[in-house]
Amino acid sequence: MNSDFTLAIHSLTLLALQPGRMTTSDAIADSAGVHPVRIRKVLALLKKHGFIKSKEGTGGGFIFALGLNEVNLWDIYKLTSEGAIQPKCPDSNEKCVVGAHMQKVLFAIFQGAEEHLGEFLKHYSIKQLVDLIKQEKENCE
Amino acid sequence: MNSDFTLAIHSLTLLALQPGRMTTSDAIADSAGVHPVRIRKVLALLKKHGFIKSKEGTGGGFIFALGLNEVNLWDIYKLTSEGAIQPKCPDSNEKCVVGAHMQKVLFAIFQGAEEHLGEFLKHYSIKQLVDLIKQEKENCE
DNA sequence: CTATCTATAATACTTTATAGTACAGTTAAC
DNA sequence: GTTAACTGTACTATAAAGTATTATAGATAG
Repeated sequence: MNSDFTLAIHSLTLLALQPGRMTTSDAIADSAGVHPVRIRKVLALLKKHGFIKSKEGTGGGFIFALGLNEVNLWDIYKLTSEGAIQPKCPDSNEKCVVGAHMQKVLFAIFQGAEEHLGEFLKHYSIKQLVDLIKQEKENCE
Repeated sequence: MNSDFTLAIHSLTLLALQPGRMTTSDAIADSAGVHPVRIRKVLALLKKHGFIKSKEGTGGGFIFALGLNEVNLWDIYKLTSEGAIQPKCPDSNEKCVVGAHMQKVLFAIFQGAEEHLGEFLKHYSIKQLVDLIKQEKENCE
């Protein structure tokens, strides 16, 4: 899966740890190890869907718009990566029974698979991620 | 997901429809719409893991080595695409709490997610794919 | 009115996926 | 035993996708 998902989760988790105050795209980019412009694209997407708010100008930045329990991994997956588990299908030979129908059959199966995946990802909220990160940190000390 | 999965499934389904006789890589490549060399790489993988057998020389080709119910989508996913649903993680900043631990946390979650996906994919055998293809064909007539 | 931010378009670069070429090895049939 | 039809695989070339970078415009606080 592409890294936009990771960057979105990373951003949200970071914002979750800075409640009530603005965090700049530069700070997030630095933490995530990518270019600020890249993270802003991801942040723009999160903003567009109401997960975060932003403010321009001095003292501006990004901040969580919802409760930490109101956002889960499935929400973000849908936003950044929907369809990502669909196996790529080269344009196959329409004259062949298999070639003509394989794409449609696999597509239907993997739509089901993605929904199934969704049920799993829904169990992880940003709140839980924050807890897991903290737990992981403790294990390292 | 990469198209090796699709090519492998495509190949197996085609072989399933040619029981008891050899099918050449050229025929499979033609049906799948890719270069014969490419399909041979996929077929080599399937052979290595005992799903198909091959024979060189005139009249040679590939043939199913197992029962059609003994192979399912999860088997092939593991072979061609294991880890594919793991979101890519850029090397993040180790000095930041989030950066330092996000990768490990997400990796663990998506390992669980992939197992969960496996439970779903296990329900589809090559036999069932053949049936679905036939059904799809009938719907088009 | 300047420094600090977001927003976004456009371009360059890097990595990955795929196609294609070339050639060696195997086998059946003539 | 030579030829045509195959598999097997290393290597190179091309296309596509992902990512970084530059440039520039607009907003806001002090």
